Amino acid sequence: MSTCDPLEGGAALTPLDRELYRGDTVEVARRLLNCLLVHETDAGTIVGRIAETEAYTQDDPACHAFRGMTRRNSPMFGPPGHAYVYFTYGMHYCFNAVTGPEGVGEAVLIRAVEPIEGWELMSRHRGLPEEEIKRLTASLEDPVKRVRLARKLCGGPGKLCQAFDLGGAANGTDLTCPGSLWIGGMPNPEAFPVPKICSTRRIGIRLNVDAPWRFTLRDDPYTSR
DNA sequence: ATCTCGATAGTCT
DNA sequence: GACTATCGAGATC
Repeated sequence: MSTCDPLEGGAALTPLDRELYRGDTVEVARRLLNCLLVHETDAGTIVGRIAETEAYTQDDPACHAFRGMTRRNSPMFGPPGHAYVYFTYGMHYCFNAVTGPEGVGEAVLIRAVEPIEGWELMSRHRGLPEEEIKRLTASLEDPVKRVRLARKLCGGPGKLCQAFDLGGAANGTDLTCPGSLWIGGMPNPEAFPVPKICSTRRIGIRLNVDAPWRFTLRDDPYTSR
């Protein structure tokens, strides 16, 4: 079990306010931990608790926006609170939340989530055989099996995009509007103890490798790598 | 558990 | 033409 059940109490979940995204990008990356990523699709709703983030600021050589605006990175320069979904390595998508004021090219990469709702749908999107899906989703009571499947489904930026069915079509989505793709805060943040936030070096980059702008929660197993 | 390696295509130089 | 904010399979320990 996670340290706190984000959906406990069934309180209405509402999107985070755009003003939150407008703030300091490193601060937003910390703030997005434990928030809920929601994708309402025709086939059903998918929800994940954000377990791992990375901050990319405009003055950072590892940031796509470091050399200015291009057609690809233009969403980063748009208003905060929108999605920046890009394609990389010829096969993967990565999902970011645009941060900072309009005109500043910054974003937070979502690297891993803990599946909360829509396990079956995620498994299907990830290409697991139907029989295996039945077997695995039937044994989620077992904490070990639960974590194992969680990391298989959403334990990495490319994996979670596939599980959530996020591709080019999701690029530019306003994350503050419920109905399709959005990020919700904890129904009642004050009711839960906030675990300690850990910061480490970011993963999979070559430039500015020493900046400690990858964030996780202490003792949270639902992370990548 | 930890590693190497290949696949694959959009973007920028 | 070179590079990538990656993943999974297969090898090896």
